[in-house]
Amino acid sequence: MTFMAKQESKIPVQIATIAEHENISQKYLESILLTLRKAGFLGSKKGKNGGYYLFKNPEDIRMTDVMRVLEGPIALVPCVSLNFYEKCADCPDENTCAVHNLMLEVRDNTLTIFNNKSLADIIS
Amino acid sequence: MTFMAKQESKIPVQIATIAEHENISQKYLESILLTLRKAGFLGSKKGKNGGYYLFKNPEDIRMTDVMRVLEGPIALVPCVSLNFYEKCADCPDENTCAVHNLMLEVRDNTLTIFNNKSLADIIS
DNA sequence: ACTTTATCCTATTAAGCCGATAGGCAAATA
DNA sequence: TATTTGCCTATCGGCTTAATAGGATAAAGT
Repeated sequence: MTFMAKQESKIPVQIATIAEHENISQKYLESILLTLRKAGFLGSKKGKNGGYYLFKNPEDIRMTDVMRVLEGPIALVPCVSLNFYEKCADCPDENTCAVHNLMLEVRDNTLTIFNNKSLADIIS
Repeated sequence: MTFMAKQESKIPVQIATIAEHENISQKYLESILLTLRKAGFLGSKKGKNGGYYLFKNPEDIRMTDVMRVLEGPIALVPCVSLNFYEKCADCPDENTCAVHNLMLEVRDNTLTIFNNKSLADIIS
């Protein structure tokens, strides 16, 4: 995504081009780009001169959203995750769990950082 | 560790006791306690009336250190980890990597939180 | 000394996750 | 209609880690 954000124009960039510049296997990159497209970050064009392009401006893409799609939960443990919440198997009460609040604090802090960074921010 | 920190006296607590209170398999708990002892957090006593006890006062146990031992790296990616550093396979230069700095910021922030919390803090 | 109680230790299993790959399909362009 | 390029599903292999098993070792009490 940083590669596409650095492009001047919005014409599609081919998988092969990105793969070469970023030192990634073309096939693996393909699966990543597919994920990003299904998540709504990228548009694609098939056939000759096809490729991928950013849907929104880099300034409007929050790193929080990118992280969730590519890296999964931002929380360190599922029981404090907003989007991937899972109750701890044998925890009787989250409110009295000593670790829970600590993890909440870390999550909120990380979230603040990611929310305040756009794709445009990190490539500059 | 929170269980032991809550004890009034420093007499050893048996694995079976903790396992029961915390809803963990005794055998699995055993392996965790062993890890904590080898890491220098816990002392142990064998034989009748044996068990585990905290080496230091809960106020003197930083969560950073506990986390590293139990959860591994605090950094979200190895290339910004202080204690478990690993260079990204195909990254030509960390200084120009857009993600690197962002991850550094998150790591420092998380680290600050963990450094400022002791075991005593989180059980209160 | 012996028995009981408890930790110590190594090895192993089982499951889930994820990077990575393979191979064919579908659509757009010229 | 041939070529180019993304679309899609399935799968493999390695790694990690929760969890278990079984016996060795040491301390305490009698």
